Amino acid sequence: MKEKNHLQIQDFLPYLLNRAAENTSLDFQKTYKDRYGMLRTEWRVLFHLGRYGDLTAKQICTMADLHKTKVSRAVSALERQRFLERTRVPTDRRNELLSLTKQGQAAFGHLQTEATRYHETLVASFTVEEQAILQKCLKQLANFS
Amino acid sequence: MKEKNHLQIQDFLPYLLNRAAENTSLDFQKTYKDRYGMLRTEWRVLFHLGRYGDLTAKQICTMADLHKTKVSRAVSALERQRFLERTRVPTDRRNELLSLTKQGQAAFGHLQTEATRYHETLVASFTVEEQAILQKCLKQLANFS
DNA sequence: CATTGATAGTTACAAATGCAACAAATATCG
DNA sequence: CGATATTTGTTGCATTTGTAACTATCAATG
Repeated sequence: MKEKNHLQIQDFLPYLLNRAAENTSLDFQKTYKDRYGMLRTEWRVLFHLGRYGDLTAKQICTMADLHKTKVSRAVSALERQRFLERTRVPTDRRNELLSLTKQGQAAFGHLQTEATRYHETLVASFTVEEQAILQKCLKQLANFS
Repeated sequence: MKEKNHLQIQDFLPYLLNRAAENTSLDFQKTYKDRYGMLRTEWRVLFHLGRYGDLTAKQICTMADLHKTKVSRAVSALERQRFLERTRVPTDRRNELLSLTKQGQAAFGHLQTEATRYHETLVASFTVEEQAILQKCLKQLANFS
């Protein structure tokens, strides 16, 4: 005679996360799509290179949690648009080191500013403590399982 | 001579949300994909019908924040697999009311239980207060802009 | 009621993605 | 060394998605 205490499904975390992710990502996309013709994955690769310096595709896969196919295609697109260049690593010629061009660095600089601004509007109504908890929880969920 | 105080890009909210959403969704997908052959959108449509009773496609679009083509295709797939049925509304024959079949209700019942269990494992390491703040923030971000 | 406009839902085509197979370089181990 | 296995990255094909155009029904206006 036990009533199961079910989660209200509209509170289901993966569902909420998806909605929040899609909503904010589509919104921010306006910032880079029209001006730089980038896709979401490309912007993600770009900002890893801007933030962490030269990396191999494999390193980006690991850090950004992206499949190597996605990274491969994003790198090709960014290269075609002259946002980055590749150089083979002589000591292990399977790797190629990816570096932003001047143009790529300029785009990164601009988008970093815009991202900062956008992030701040997103969290504007949250307290500092709430922001910290949100960050903590999301980072844990991003690495869960 | 002003140093801009840039956000650390790995803290950028849309990025964190995407990673957390993808990670948890792919994880939970194991629960419905193999057993019921559903895709993510189909599961989402199913649980809206299970939770809120009969709805039109349009209502699901609004409530779940899904594009009508996605809903249309998910409904077709769910119908093909006999999880739901459609009936034209006589007073306005543009609408069709979607209702779960017995089989659809059974799947919903099962998946609701699994979702509850999975949700609990996700938040197991968070305090009750943290859970509440996370919910509040995510709901706001899901409706932002 | 006839024209025009709006709404619910579908479909066709292009773009993006996931998966598996692949090539090339290196590592391992007899 | 030489055979086999592993790693890095790309490509082909099937699936999924997004966009826009479409059909069918209903509403509004003259």
